[in-house]
Amino acid sequence: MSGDLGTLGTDATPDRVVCHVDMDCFYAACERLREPALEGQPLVVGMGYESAETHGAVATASYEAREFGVESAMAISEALERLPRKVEAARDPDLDVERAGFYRPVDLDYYGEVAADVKALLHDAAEVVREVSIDEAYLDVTDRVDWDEVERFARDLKERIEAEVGVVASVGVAPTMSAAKIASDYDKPDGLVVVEPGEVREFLAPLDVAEIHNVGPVTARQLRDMGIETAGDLAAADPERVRERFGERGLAVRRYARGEDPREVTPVGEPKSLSRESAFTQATDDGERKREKVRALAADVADRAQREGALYRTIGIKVVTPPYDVNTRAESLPGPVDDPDLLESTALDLLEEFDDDRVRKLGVRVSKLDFAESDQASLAGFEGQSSGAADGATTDSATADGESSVASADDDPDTDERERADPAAEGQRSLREYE
DNA sequence: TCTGGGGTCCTAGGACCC
DNA sequence: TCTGGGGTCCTAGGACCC
Repeated sequence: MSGDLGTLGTDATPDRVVCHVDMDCFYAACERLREPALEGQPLVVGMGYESAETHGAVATASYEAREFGVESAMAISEALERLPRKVEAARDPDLDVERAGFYRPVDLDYYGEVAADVKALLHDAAEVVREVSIDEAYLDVTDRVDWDEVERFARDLKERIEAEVGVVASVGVAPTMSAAKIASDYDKPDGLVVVEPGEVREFLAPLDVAEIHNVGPVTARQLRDMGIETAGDLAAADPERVRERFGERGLAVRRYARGEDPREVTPVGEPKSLSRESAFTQATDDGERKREKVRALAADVADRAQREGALYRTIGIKVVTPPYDVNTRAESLPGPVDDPDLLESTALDLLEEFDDDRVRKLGVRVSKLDFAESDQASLAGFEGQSSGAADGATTDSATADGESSVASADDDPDTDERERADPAAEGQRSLREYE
């Protein structure tokens, strides 16, 4: 236990005061906000689910619904077996209305509005906020709050969220992000747990390894096979043994288990990829239906990229075949573009390989994004004569030399733009293959 | 009954260059 | 013609998270 209090662990990062704020059953809470009659009722919010249908998956189940065995990510069809819909139970004499619940389809636009109100409060409460997802954020309040005041601070924050927005959050406070996250989960719902610097390892030790961030079902099982069941076991495990089996990622997870986490709370940066995917109600081998879906997804992605000002250099598809085999294919372009037609045709080309396959789900994705502020709309400018497209409303010949603006890198040290400094000749040559 | 949809990061192997 | 080594980029897949 000698190194226990050390802020001088392997990573000599000084302790921070980190809050993890996690909304309880957020989608369900939002539904109750606009439909108060759902309060206290078993409520399931389904993704890929439409009213009165049975496909899709559970996005959020209220605690009342969980009592019936409904869990997150469960198929709606299975959820319905455990918890029938209220309307059907009322009609069916064999069913008990008291043992039935309400089902609602996900409405992310609305949840986003509610989340924005919460996020505004968080930004008001802390200098540094990392928004991890729609219902979750880390706050670094080191410069604002001391350890002896932090419980009061967190309680005030919870009360403000509930009073001003109407949803309930659980908050965890700890000297690191990974410990704060576990703390927020520790006493859900409506939880408030503070773990002070000297207590982290002791706090984590009895927890199941699966509760550590980045330990999923696969890693948890492999750890158990090695006789490592708790965070304490992992903390004490021989690092060499962990590295052999799990690599660097394993070592990072072991450090989390020891209460060590060098990550600093920083705002999220630009996205690395944008994607859209959609499942067929039933697997299909109909080529035209597959192509139609890919066209729609590609148009969606192109649209979003445009709105967000993202140029993309890699275009990919995802094809899920029964039973649940995930296949991905991707192709990189010579330079970053914003070109919906090229996105569509590339995605369709990649799809050809799966012409004969039954497909249950398709996706389209762009990556190697470039948020250069240029308003160049496509490579059409330096594609030169090869494009006869007449819709070049946003492109003019001046973009030919605007090519250098495409090369303006953001702060990503990995993107080497020197090759892009070459004249367009090379890009033209390779781009022809895509026509 | 056939697990949704959006992401991130890591790894491994091949192509290619020096 | 063979051998050795380093580095980068690309694609594909997998684990994980919410």
